[in-house]
This record gives sequence, C-alpha cells and structure tokens, in this order.
Amino acid sequence: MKQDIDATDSLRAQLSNRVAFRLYQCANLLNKTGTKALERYEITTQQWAVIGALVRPRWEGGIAVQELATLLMVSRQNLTGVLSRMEDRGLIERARNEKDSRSRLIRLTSTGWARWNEMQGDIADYYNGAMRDLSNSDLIHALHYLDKLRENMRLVGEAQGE
Amino acid sequence: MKQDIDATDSLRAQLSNRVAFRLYQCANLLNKTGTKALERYEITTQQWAVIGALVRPRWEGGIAVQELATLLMVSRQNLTGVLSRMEDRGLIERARNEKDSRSRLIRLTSTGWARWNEMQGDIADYYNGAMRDLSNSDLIHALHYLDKLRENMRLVGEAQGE
DNA sequence: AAAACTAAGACAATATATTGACGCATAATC
DNA sequence: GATTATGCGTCAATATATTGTCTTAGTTTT
Repeated sequence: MKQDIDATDSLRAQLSNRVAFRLYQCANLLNKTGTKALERYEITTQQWAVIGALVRPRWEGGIAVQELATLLMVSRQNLTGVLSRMEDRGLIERARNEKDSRSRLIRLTSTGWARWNEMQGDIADYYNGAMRDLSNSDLIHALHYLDKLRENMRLVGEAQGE
Repeated sequence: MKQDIDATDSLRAQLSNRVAFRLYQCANLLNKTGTKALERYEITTQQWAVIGALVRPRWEGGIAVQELATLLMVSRQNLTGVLSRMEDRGLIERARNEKDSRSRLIRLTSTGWARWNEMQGDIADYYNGAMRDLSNSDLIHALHYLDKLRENMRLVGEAQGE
C-alpha cells in the first residue's frame, strides 16, 4: 500500500527535520548564552571548550593541535586562530613535542589553570540553569542520543571528505 | 554526610559537562556536514534553516525579521546579513508589511521554492545518514530532551539579557 | 501635533567557522 | 642521501556570530 509507505516516510522526514532544527537552535543558544555566562572572564564558548579539554588528566601533558581539532570537531586553521588569541592572553602555551618536534603540544599555563578555577562557580550556575529540569537519568539518556548523532554525523563527514 | 553530597554533586557536574560538550561537538558537526551536504546548491546550514522556516505553511505569507531571528535563535544584525546574501541570489524577498510598514515580511521567491524542491533528495539523504541508527521512537525522545535544553537555555538567555 | 517607541537596515569591531594554497621544518621511507 | 609525507603556521576569501551605535521611517502614546 503506497499510501502507508508515504505516510511513514513523511513522519520520518518530519521527525528528522525537527531534531535537526532543534539541534540548530540549541547550538545557537549554547554559543550565545555560554559566552555571556563567562563574559566576565572574557572567555567565549570555543575557548571554554579548549580549556575544558586541556584540564582533562589525559591531556594535562599537552595535546597536539590536530588532535585537539579532531576532538573539538573544528578545522585546524580555525583552531589556530583561537589558540593564538588564547596564547596572547597567556591562557595556553605551545610547547615543543620532544617525541616529534614538528608537533606542538598545547598546554594550559598556570594563568589558564587559575582562570579555570575562577570560572567554576559560574560554570556550575550555568549548568544548573541549562539543565534545570533534567534528572541525572535524563542527562544520561540525552547523552546517549547526542552520542549517536555525533557518531553518525562524523561518519557522514568522513564520507563527504572523499 | 558531606562525602555523599560531594560525590553526588561531582556526578551531576560531570554529566552536565558531558552533555554540554556533546552539544558543542554536534553543533560544529552539523554546521560542517550540513553545509557540505548542500554544497552543490551553495546553501549553508544557516540559509537552510531560513528556507526551512519560510516553507512552513504558517509563514508562507511572510515572517517579520525580528520574528525570524527569534525563531532561529540568532541576533537581528546577524540575520540581516544572511538575508541580504540570500536576497542578492534571488532566494528570498523583503516585502512591505501592509499592517505595519516599518516591518518587512521575508518570503521565499519562486526561485527559492525551486531551490528548496531541488534540494529535497540531498536533504533526505543527509537525514538518513545523520539519524541512521535511530528509530522514530528514539527521535521523539531525542526531540524531547533537545526541547527541554532549548527552553532552559532560552530562559537563561532571558535572565542574562537583564 | 509632539514625544516616545519600534522595526529594520547599515556600519564597525571582534571572534568564530569553512576551504584552499603555500611554506617551513622535521620525520619517515626508499 | 634523496624523496615523500606530516604537523603546524600563515594568508586569503567567504560566511557566520556577537555587541553596540546610528539612522530612517513608520507607529503609538500622550
């Protein structure tokens, strides 16, 4: 029955469209409200993401530029600009990699660490606001769906890259 | 017991952080892969979002700039630039609002409609890739969480605006 | 009618974001 | 040792994104 198939396809298309549009709206809001929440520290959402990666125990010794770009899902050229701005302001440093001196290891400076610690209160407040009515269980479920979307889009991106 | 409270707070903070970071990654990927998927039509993710709003029956008669900016969750100044680029390429038009001639009604042109129809195949392919392993039920759940996050961040943004 | 408000465009400054191309230093391989 | 590949920085062009300020032209209120 063709009508049933069309109706099913149509529902699927509508759902997909709504999910994509919500994601788009959330992305815009995250950038806007996140940057505003840390306005006092003159840290943008992107810089926040960079610092958030660098404080992880795994990367405390430094992370290569290409690796960081892959983690954040942005281009190397874009990240270079963000890093330069952060380096100018003393938040990060580009250290030589002993194992491969072509590579630079991006690391938080002590100033960067201090800034990170200062921001914790406002970050906690922001999260409390943004995830106000979601239980831990809700967050775990949301995380699961976002993980799937991320992995799928990553694969789409890889396929496009050829 | 203070230790229990700390452990609970720590879990919550970790979950919040992971959700926010996934959202950030998904946002970057959506922009990158979405724009690439519609590369042939020279339509960016933002322009896609604009057209996607304008084709809705509700807005077929046109939508005011401020209203569109609120819907897309971007600033008016930013949207003006996007709209100008789209107007230059004949995709949209700015019509005078009869009820209030200060306001302009943004509408798709016939060229814009034609472009929209051309893109449908690639949009469907993109959605099939990005939401590959998610059932309709999954999409409905994901939508629910994204709705909550959007509404919460919108409220955070309103509070920040004062 | 005059004053206050509002919608939109325009412009500036800044920070992201993409791609593509080039150069330089180093690493790996033949 | 010569070639090839890699990691990063840089430059250019373009499209987003923010805020703030100014102007113009209407609308609303007083």
